[in-house]
Amino acid sequence: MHWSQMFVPTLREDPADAGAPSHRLLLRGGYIRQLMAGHYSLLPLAVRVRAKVIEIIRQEMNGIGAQEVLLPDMHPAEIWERSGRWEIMGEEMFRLTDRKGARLALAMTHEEIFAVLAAELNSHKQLPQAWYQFQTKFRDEPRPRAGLIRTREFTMKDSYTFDLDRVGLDAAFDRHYGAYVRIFERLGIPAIPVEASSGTMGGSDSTEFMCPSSSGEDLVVYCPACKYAANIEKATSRLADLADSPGPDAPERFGTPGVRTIEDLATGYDAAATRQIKTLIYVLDDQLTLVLMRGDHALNEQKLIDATGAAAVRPAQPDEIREALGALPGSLGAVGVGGLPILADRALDGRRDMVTGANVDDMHLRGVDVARDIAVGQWADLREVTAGEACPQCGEPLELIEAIEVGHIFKLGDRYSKVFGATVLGPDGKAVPLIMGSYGIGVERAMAAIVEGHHDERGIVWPLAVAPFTVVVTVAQSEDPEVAKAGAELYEQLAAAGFEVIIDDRAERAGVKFRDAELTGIPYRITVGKRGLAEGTVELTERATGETRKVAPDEVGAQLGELTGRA
RNA sequence: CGGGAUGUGGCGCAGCUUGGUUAGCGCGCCUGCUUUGGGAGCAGGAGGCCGCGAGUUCGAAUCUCGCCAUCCCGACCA
Repeated sequence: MHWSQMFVPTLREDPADAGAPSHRLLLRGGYIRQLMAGHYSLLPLAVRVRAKVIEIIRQEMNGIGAQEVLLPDMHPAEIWERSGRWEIMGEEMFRLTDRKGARLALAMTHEEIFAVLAAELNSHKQLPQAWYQFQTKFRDEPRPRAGLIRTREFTMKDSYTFDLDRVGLDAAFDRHYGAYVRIFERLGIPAIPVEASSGTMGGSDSTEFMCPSSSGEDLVVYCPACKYAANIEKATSRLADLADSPGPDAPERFGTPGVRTIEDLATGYDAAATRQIKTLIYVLDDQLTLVLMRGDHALNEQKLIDATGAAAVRPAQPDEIREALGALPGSLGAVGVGGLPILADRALDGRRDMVTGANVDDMHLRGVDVARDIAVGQWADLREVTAGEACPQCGEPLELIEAIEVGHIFKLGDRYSKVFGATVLGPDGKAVPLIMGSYGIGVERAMAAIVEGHHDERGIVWPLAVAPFTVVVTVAQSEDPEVAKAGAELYEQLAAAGFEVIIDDRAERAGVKFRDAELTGIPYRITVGKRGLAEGTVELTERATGETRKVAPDEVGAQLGELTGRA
């Protein structure tokens, strides 16, 4: 490839709208251009990187016996209605109508469509099956951000496994887990597997692969001591035991004029936050619900969703609250409340002599015994872990790490196979629904995650495995016929030896070419110039270290081969 | 959806407060000459619905209203 003929529109200045390093560098390096929010064009260099990422994933998928397929991106509404997700997916799903008036959806994931296909499986003898594809997903994200990190249109490698039973699913899940570890290792992404919430996917168990990065949108709770790792939507911690006094025989009401916050109550009325019950009012699928937390604890909404199975969750409006409880936030409580569901965080279990709102403005109750005074309908872990709390496994202090979710694997069970009649006859002749798993990697997001972890002040530093080219031959003086000839010969020689090589033959000054080689992140640069040729050498520079060595032109292939681990 | 910010040649920006030449600067682009190993110099040149639509005015990039788009924070989000 000749740089002079390749479309690599590098930018001299940082684009104003790009914040995250990957966004900024992919724009500047001529890899991507934005069409609109959340939609990017991939330019020639990016397409080369993407192909490498895909090939690595493909090799590992094939390595665990998965078969590549390609399913449609436009789906009939009817299929999504059958699984119930036409409704559940809400505004995140792009919908359209064809000329006949038929309602269609753009694919945001493919569980339904794969399950429909899997209905053609007949016998347990055909199992296990593992199918995968690289296909575009469309999601009407409320807020796309940070270049390729969160887009509305992206390529996903998604795979789906079909097994006869749970044991088979566990094995398929483990195989994917292993493949994912190898994939991210090969991509140069330091992914941490973490326990995760399954969200609208359903299913019993899921693991996310998280790449630590300040550009990430997720928080991982991590224990440096024992390596416990969980998404904050799922993570727990060990709490110190608190000793409560028995308190009075019944709650006592007391006036708290002007008190609106936990802090007010703690400082003004000798009620430590750990001894307060915080009463949050949520609307879960149109059902007003009381959610009780310890005063110093924060609710994690995803945990609330997971605990209740609710599809739509929002905090109640003040007028809804007043109508239901007769008071405004600041004086709410669950004592004596009937007729509304009451959910309580486990940290409140067994607590006595607590303080909470009286459901009368400016009044609170003390001496509340949770078991005695509150009709808790469901106990759940709802608390959001904070940094420094004790690890649930080993008790050491936990850390919070910002991370990009680069992969997510789910044990789905039979939710979709039942709906779509994906059953096989077992050895006993009885029909059983297939047990499914689903597994996803965001391809362009993975590219962004790689850049997040592999760049410096001069630009991208691609790991060799995904670099658009292995080596660039930089002709320092293109206008000098001898130098140009030497460069061209070296280029031909390297290409013939099988290296992915590009020659920078542009009529630019050397400095421009050096800058662009560094910005675009090509791992090796061969500089061919008058200076070196006079003494019979060219220079071989490593992008990552900046280290340069002088090499005889006909030694370059061998040296590169050594550096890149090929003959 | 709430809060904040920004829309002016391909990129980065100034001009707007106080309306009034032909809308300006840097980079990039084209031509020529010179230069040539870390983003060259000089000369000449091309390129603009000043986000869109109304309004105010003799006159709007500039003032008013509405809309749209993009970015950031939050909400939200496999």
